[in-house]
Amino acid sequence: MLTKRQNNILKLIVEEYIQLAKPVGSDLISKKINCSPATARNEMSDLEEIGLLEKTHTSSGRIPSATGYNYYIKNLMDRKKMKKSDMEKLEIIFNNHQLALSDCISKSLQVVSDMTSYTSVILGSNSHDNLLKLIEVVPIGENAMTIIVVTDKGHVENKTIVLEDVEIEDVKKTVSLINNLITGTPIDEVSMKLEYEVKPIIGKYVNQHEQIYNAFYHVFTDFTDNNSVNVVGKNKFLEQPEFSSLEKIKGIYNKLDNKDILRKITSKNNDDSKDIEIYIGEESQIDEDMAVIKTKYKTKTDEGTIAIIGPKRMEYERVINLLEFIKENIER
Amino acid sequence: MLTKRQNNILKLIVEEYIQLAKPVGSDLISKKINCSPATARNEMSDLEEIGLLEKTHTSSGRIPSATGYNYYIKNLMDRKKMKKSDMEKLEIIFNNHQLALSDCISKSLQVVSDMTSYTSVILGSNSHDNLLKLIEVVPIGENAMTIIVVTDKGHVENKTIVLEDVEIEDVKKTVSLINNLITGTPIDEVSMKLEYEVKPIIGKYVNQHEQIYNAFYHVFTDFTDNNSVNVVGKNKFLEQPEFSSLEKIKGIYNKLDNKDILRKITSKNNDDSKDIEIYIGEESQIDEDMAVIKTKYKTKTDEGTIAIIGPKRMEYERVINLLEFIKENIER
DNA sequence: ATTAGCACTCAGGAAATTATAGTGCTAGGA
DNA sequence: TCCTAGCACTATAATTTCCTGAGTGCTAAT
Repeated sequence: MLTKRQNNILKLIVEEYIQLAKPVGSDLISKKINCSPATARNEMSDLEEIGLLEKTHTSSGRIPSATGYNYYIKNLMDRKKMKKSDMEKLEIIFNNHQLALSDCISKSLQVVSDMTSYTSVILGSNSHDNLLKLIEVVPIGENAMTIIVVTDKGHVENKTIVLEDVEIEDVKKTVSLINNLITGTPIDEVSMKLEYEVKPIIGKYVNQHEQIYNAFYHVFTDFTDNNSVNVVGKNKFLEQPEFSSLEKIKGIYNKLDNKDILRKITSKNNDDSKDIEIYIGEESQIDEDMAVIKTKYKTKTDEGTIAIIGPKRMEYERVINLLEFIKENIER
Repeated sequence: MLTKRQNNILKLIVEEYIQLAKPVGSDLISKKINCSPATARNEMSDLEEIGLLEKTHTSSGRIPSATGYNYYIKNLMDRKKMKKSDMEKLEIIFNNHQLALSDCISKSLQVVSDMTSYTSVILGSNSHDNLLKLIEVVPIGENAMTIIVVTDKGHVENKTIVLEDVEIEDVKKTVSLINNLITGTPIDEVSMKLEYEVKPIIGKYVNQHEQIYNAFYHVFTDFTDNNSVNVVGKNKFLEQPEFSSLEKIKGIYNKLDNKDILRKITSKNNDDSKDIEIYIGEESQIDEDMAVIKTKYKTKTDEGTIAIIGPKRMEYERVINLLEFIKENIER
């Protein structure tokens, strides 16, 4: 249990460091809190021992450790109202009723990225939660046709394929069979059902069923591992002073560019009970100097995750406010 | 007109520099060409005067200038056959007949990016070349519906909208009116036609036509400025030694991340007569140290541009071979 | 418990040093 | 006239040295 003064000092250090990105020394503390530098040093040294603070080198000031940030967020951060300007910018988007939901989400996170200089990620609902609603085929030119797949959440995937020597009528027959037989199946199970429930039947009714079946099969396998990941402001982090080494930059870009990794990072849900989840440092799975704040949203028609990725030294209060605000507005 | 020896020296310098990224000095040349270092120096100094070579500082070796690269490509580069390994890797993709064309393209450029460490860009056909083929509406849940737009090239765009207090029947009527009235219109003209040819008519037949009209109008305006730009291997350039300054990196990322800029860069077609176009240095419009090699492809059903973006010091021969190979294979 | 005082540490920047990989130019030789 | 040996010169890049400033930890006194 920390003393009142220790709490004050920790809070001070976190907030100071978030703003200026420079280790905080005893002098500054002695001025802000009413005490001598020596006392401040003693307290800091204690806080370091508990693991809430760190030094960058033996004679440097202190910076918060990952645990320090977590403690701060849980116990010290005051949840003021949102900045007016933040709120106003987002409200413009949400008040525009002509925007589709997905546009609202991406536009609002675009705005957040611009305001904060952090990166945003939008992760669509995963393929298990999407049920096949409808497929459709549109002939394009000679032997080509576009296959369109729609899920109950309104996600659409399409693929143009070329089938030589196949009657379009046969394809249409296949489509209507699929629509009749397996509508409502979770997308990630469709290829299985296709094999066991559809293949035997089209074998009877459709000519060239081998070719046609294969084409559809491929469309669905592609769709499965393709749930949408949308990254906004991918290079915002370059603005932050802590990312000046080329090695670090490479590492981070590689993670942010890899949809699989990003999906893993944002989708893993350790604690379903919480609205907002925060992963700091190593826990972010990106870089020891980064942090991830994320939340799930759920509407009548869709669900997904939105996340903000920034330096460990993030404006937590602000970002949390922003995310909560967006979540609320989406869900309405 | 350059002498034989000058040509040899220029070629040597370009190829050496492409490989090692280090200015080439007279010693190396004197060894490879049969002459003394002093002669090499004289020749280099002449080549510099013509503008084919440059120095990085007063006492450095020489590097090719943008004009130097251009001269090299036009006159000196020998067009050997493709590297076997390059060809084999691509053939695996093109021989897989189950892949849709668009997948072939993106997969093959993915492979190229991986092999060469350059960035690839795929630019879809522009909205003027796409004609409206079909629109379709799929109801999703309560008041939501997904509108799907298909073009004659097989491009599909979709948007989920929410319309309160609107009968789905009215929406369907609107859809079939649009399909009857303006199918075949270039996508970038659809919103106009929508206004002048469709709006007056749905006004008569459809309830709540204001709302419905607005929704469709927005779908199409979004679609218009949305012709697909696909970037592969965006951070490959970090591998190159010439991009180690943070400022440069930021600048390049900003361009590569901005679809509008990228579209401008890759779509501008100075010279329609040529198959392959090359823009080096400033001309690349990205960075003075970068170059762009691009080509258009055209199939029965679709067309677009593929481009490779890399350092000025690119393996031109290899990349040209790769692009030509891909282009040919796409067009078949 | 707090604090003044002091010795100590380390990062970071400036200046000095050296090594090295090149150049340009001159003058002599084929 | 073309080539080349030789030499003085130059700029970078790497290494070292030195210095400063911002900070610490510890001890002893309040």
